[in-house]
Amino acid sequence: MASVTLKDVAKVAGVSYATVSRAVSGSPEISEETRRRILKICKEMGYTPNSIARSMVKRCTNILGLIVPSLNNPFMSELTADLEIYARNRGYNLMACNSSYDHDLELEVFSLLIGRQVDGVIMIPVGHEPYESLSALTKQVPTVFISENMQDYPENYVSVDNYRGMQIATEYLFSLGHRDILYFGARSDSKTHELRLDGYLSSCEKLGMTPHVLRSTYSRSSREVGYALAGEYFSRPHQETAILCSADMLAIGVKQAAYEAGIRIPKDVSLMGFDNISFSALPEIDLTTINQPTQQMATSAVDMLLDHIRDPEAERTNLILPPSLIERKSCRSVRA
Amino acid sequence: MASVTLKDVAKVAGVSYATVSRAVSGSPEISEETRRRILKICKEMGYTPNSIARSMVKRCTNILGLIVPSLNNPFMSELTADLEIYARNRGYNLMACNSSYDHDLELEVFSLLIGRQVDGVIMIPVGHEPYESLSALTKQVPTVFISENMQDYPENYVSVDNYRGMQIATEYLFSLGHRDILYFGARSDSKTHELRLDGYLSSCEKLGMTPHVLRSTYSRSSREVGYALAGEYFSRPHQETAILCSADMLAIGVKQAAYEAGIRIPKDVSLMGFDNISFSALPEIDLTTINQPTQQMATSAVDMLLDHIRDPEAERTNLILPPSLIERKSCRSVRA
DNA sequence: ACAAATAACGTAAACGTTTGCGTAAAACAA
DNA sequence: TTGTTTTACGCAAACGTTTACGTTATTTGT
Repeated sequence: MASVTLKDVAKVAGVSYATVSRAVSGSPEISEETRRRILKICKEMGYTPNSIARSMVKRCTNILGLIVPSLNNPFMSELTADLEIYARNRGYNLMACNSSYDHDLELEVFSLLIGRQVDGVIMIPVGHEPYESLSALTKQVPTVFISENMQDYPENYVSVDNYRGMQIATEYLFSLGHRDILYFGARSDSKTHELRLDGYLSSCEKLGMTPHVLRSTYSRSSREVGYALAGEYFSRPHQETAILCSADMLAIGVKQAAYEAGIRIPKDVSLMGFDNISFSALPEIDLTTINQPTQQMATSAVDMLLDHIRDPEAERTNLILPPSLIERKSCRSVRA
Repeated sequence: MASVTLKDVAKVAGVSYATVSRAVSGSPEISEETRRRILKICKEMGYTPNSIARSMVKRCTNILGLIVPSLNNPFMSELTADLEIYARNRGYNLMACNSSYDHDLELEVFSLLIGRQVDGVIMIPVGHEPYESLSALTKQVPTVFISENMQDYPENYVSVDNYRGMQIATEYLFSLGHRDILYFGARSDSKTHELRLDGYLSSCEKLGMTPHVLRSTYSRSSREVGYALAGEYFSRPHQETAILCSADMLAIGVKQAAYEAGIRIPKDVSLMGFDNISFSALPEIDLTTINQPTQQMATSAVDMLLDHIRDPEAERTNLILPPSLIERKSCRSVRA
């Protein structure tokens, strides 16, 4: 596994290894003739530049760290895929780490990535705890959040407009004739979910509806959480005609619980999600939801991060992308 | 962003930087007293070891490369998550790259990872092309495949027993009374899918059934592919009572097409998948399938790779894990 | 034709670690 | 005591690049 280095090539080519370096790195300080000759020798000898050594002297690794709560959630795995592909096209590799929805682990892998000398980190934060320890980390490396959780941080972030998204959802259900809408959400320690809830509440007020809110004690928006909480809900008396979930995965869990409780969707109750994961489009799920423009979020996050890396003094910019309604078959009109 | 180095710490502590190195790296050649003193100073100064520099001299990066066709497939994203978490617990970070089901890209990112000086790579190959260019790469870095595609390669691999898995599936459908089973699979240039098909064929022969095979021209086992191919199938006359798919995602696409064609599952036709992705457990999907022990595959792949890294001369070992039947509601008994 | 500018390449330092070797002091054995 | 081993540390080379600077040969300007 011993690899061939610049020196080996230089010896064969009969030049100094600085010249070889210039040949492979595309420096102008070299004649086209020798460049071609050296490049040919490189091919023959199977030379691959050692990016570790390069990182050493250039003081940048062209590696981006990614901290993501989970890859089991399709929203996040699709986002991760988009991030990786786009970053690679821009010359950066991604070092992805699962935080497993764990706050301490989140911080731990962050400093691990710093030790790895990543040029920047993209973080999808678990929630919003007192983050004094996080800001100590973000000070050490350019960071962008994909989330609205971090509004009180000086770092850039990109996100869908959660507040507006839930307004759109609420207004849509209202337009279908629903007047008793249950908001079904994850724990509120996250700004993201706070904004979604506020969007719902504001629309309720504007439209003259009484809000009904049911929230999980978990911050995790998983199918299991939705299933458990909805099972409890369905077992007790309830009069809401629609359930608005703060995440598609929650809605899918709700649907499962509804199914087992003999409640039909959308016949007995309408159901909405938020995220628009690909599975929501399945005819068996067919979930009306609010779309997050994941691809644009991914490219923008990378762009913003790279800008920040190139110019650390530049002002921070935030990007709030517009959500959109994806109308499917999980909601029915209850007009008289 | 200028970080504090060994020298900075050494200057403050009044020792040589070799001593500081020994303190932080846990060398025995140092007294407990000075170690504690230096470590305290490290904390105070916020010193983080530069792993790039360490990699430089130790000639290993503690980074593993991962090449995966797609993260949109839950089977692969769950596998990726398991790989990352387990690798990190063993002291390695993962650099994951999407090959996007593209053969050339697969090779391209492989050499990119080699340039990154990864200590090893885990690859979920797209298929099985004439891989003379791949073996040139695997010679340069320890590799393990998660797939049965690479049996003629000298590298280790870990996989579920695809052949046996499809036998189990076929026997199960037979036991329910099915005698006309359609095998619905991805393109055959992949050894994995060849083995699955062979498992089906062998069981057909053993049980005295005539095999019916329908194969996609795509190697990608996506919902879209299953949907398209099944749409075509349902639009023509057909008499099979069960459809056995080579992947859950295909089966989900088939289910969608069946739904739109007005064909009920399992009333009109039974449906089976292969993989046991988490979504198959949803009551709306409820797909009977063959389980792949992903977690064990992940840990074994990492273990095998690390063994290979520590002892490059060791003999290669392959690990074929047993599949198991997950019985759900997508198949019905057609006994008389 | 001669000075000045430029092009092409070599020299060597630097990036932040680890580690083999050397050495002085401390500990131990006799 | 003296000799030997051990402990704890410093010195300096090495890992494979990049790049500022120096130098020579060539080109350009007048």
